Amino acid sequence: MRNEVCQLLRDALASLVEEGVLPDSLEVDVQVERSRGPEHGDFACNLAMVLAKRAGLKPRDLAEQLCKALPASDLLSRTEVAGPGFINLFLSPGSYRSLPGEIRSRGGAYGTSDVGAGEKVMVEFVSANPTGPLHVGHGRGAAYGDALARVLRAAGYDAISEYYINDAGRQMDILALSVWLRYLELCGETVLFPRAAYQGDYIFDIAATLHREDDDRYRTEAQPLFADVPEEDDPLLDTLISRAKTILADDGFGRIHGLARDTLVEDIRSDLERFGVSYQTWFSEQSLIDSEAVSRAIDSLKETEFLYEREGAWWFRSTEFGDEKDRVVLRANGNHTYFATDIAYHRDKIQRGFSHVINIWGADHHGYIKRVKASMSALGLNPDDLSVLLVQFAVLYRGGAKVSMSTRSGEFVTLRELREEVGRDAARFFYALRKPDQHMDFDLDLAKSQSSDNPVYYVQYAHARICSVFRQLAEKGIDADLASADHGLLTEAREADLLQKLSRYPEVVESAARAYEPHQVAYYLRDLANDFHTYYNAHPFIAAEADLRLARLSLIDATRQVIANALDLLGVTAPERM
RNA sequence: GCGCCCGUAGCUCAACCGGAUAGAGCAACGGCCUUCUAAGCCGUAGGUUACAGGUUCGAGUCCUGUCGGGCGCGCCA
Repeated sequence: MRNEVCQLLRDALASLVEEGVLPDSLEVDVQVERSRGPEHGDFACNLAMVLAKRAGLKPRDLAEQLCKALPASDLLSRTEVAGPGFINLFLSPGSYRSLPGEIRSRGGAYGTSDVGAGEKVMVEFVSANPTGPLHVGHGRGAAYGDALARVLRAAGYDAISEYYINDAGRQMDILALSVWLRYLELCGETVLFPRAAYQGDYIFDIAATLHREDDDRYRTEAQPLFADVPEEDDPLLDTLISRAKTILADDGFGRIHGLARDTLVEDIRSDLERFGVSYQTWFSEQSLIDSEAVSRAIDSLKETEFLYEREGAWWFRSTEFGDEKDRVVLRANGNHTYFATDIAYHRDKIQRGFSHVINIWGADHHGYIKRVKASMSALGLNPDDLSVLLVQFAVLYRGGAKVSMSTRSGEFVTLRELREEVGRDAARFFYALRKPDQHMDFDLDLAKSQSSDNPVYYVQYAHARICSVFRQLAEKGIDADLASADHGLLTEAREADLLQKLSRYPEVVESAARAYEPHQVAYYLRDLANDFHTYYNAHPFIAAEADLRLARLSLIDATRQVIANALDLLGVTAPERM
């Protein structure tokens, strides 16, 4: 609807140019927005104010001319110039007459568009180390990333979701070591389990699996293993890891490493699945090393002037691109850094043909944005093809008190616990209700309250109520051929409000996609549900006279469809009864 | 110290690439169920958009500074 109005104004603009009123070199983005209140019409346009100076005309005069130049259309009933030079446009009364029918015929596709023109984009999110269960911090990134990917698809982008598995490096070695030590305990060895190793119960589970499947194959005597080990956490772990690799050889260590990795990745995958989040691709960091993509990327950088050797290490000259300092890519000990795989990873993403790549990172990673973009520039890629969107931390509140969390102490609320405590729909809707760059307070008591206080039920209830009306209808044996409804009978103010709201839905999806802001959909849903509940309380559907009943049923059926479509974009279910 | 994000009603948050009178929910107060689900509806009250300047027809939104909060500043991942 907005696009059609916008086109009328573009036509008006063009004809003024033709008449010589305006110069023809004007580059201008015609903006039409929904008016705030009905006194300002249905749409408002600020074009005259934007162009006034360049046109050498007073804004109001230019607005008058634009109005006169509007092509004839039965879409508009009238226009007016208001305030400093706004053009207010009033739709003709019947302009929404065909809307419920259109929504019904398009069904789940209503609201989708092709503004994305099939552009290939990737949304990468969560990407937590597979060293333990996901916690609520990951939940926010998961809810945001998944909703964003869905919104982008709805807006016509070819968007895929990807999880980057950080399955290389020291943390994974520590994980494998932790499993092996627990396994040795199961074999009957007396183990001095390091406090800096992974303490979680899931380590026991993996160790038990290993013992069940492979018996004592990886058993060794604990005594020599722990002989003369350092006391400090990090040297202790490194010593044990190195001894483990020697004792177990590549095969054995690789078996344990792989088992731990696969178990945890599968755990994360099913956890996210139950959160309504699924990925097209799971991309392994280790695969970048195995395929030599990492060494190739480093070689490419060596061919530029942006890589240099100092003190035995290879540094990337990221200061050339505005970073605070240069960054190590290859360490003196020959190992590459996490940054090195990141360079290869982002190059790989672009090489896979994505015209735009979106990373959703926790806010604590913001310091890495510059260096990753710098590496893209150095490799001849366009850093603007990458958007890094930061998700701020959520602070949990329970019983009015902050829930303290720290990964180090293992004291954190897992995503699974959150889902079990508040439910998937409530958790996802709560996350969706906040824009990501905003600090967030997550009130667990509110999220799990089965009451009117809880916004997710408010919206779902609207959907269930409509379904209930149609169940009543069937029970009463009333036939309702919605396709033959005459929507001209919908003359009540609340019906006009509802129709207008339904017509806005495609604009909301488009706007949410452009701005990477799925929360716009959540706020829209609340507005739409409010309009419906108000309507429900004010006017009877079934009890109305037959023709009017048909029109009203058609309207609420369309409402039901739009609620379902919008909830789906947020990964929230639309229940038929509550 | 330097860098990034943020500061809007008592609380939690919106405000469409700068637009007209800054909006919701919760909490508070007052109404609405013999009728399609009261997990609902209607109304009242609540603001110097942290503060001070600047840019312009117009600033919560852009720029500068101050104050306050979060995060980051490893040859960690």
